[in-house]
Amino acid sequence: MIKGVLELALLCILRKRAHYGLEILQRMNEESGLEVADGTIYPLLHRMESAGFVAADWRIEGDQGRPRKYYTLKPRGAAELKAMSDDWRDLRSRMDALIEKGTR
Amino acid sequence: MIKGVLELALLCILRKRAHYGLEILQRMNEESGLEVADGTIYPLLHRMESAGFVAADWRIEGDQGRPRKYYTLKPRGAAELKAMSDDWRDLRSRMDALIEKGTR
DNA sequence: GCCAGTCATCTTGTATAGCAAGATATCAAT
DNA sequence: ATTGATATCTTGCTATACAAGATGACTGGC
Repeated sequence: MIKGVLELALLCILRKRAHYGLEILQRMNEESGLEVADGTIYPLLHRMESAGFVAADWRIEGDQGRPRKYYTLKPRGAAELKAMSDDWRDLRSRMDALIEKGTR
Repeated sequence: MIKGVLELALLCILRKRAHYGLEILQRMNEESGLEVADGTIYPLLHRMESAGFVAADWRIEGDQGRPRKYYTLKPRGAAELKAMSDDWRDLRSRMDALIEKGTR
């Protein structure tokens, strides 16, 4: 609980372009405020790869001579992104109702 | 991650009046759509009690001759509710931004 | 060239949460 | 008396998040 927020954030980040591990970590911490550790992100990436949601390939990008492992969104990942977005919206409206409204 | 949604839902439910375990379970499933099992709710209640957020007392309420364990919100629980509500709103806006907006 | 520092990834161990399943107990109804 | 519904609790399993440490590769200063 709530299982899936990290996964959802990852899929969102990969939607526009490929990212490598530490880059994903930085964006999660800066944008989503999730305060993820690298000991969390790499196992997550491996799980998402095993599940067939993302694909990984080593690249040497731009000015960097150092190879980095880039992750891209696969079709199954895009479908999962849609499903998880819907789940998120559902949870969001329900939790908002619980928080904002006076409950029984 | 995201730890705290169940806790938040519980504190919200207890805000207006005392509830007993199964009642909390039913309201979570109906209203929050969280699909919680009773093997989840009782340990949760015990944790929240140990943490000093809620108090428990056995009561025979209304028409029922069967005693039920009622949980009430303690001051520390109310403070926690406020803190978790703020956290929730923060996470919500950040995740919405990630989902809705085109990200880098 | 060598060394230190940084970047980047991976692994191990620990703690905890959620859940299914089963145990227990009480009351109501037949 | 037996069944079924209500209500709580416990055990065992699995998965996840994290801290911490290990590893390797490149860069920059000397």
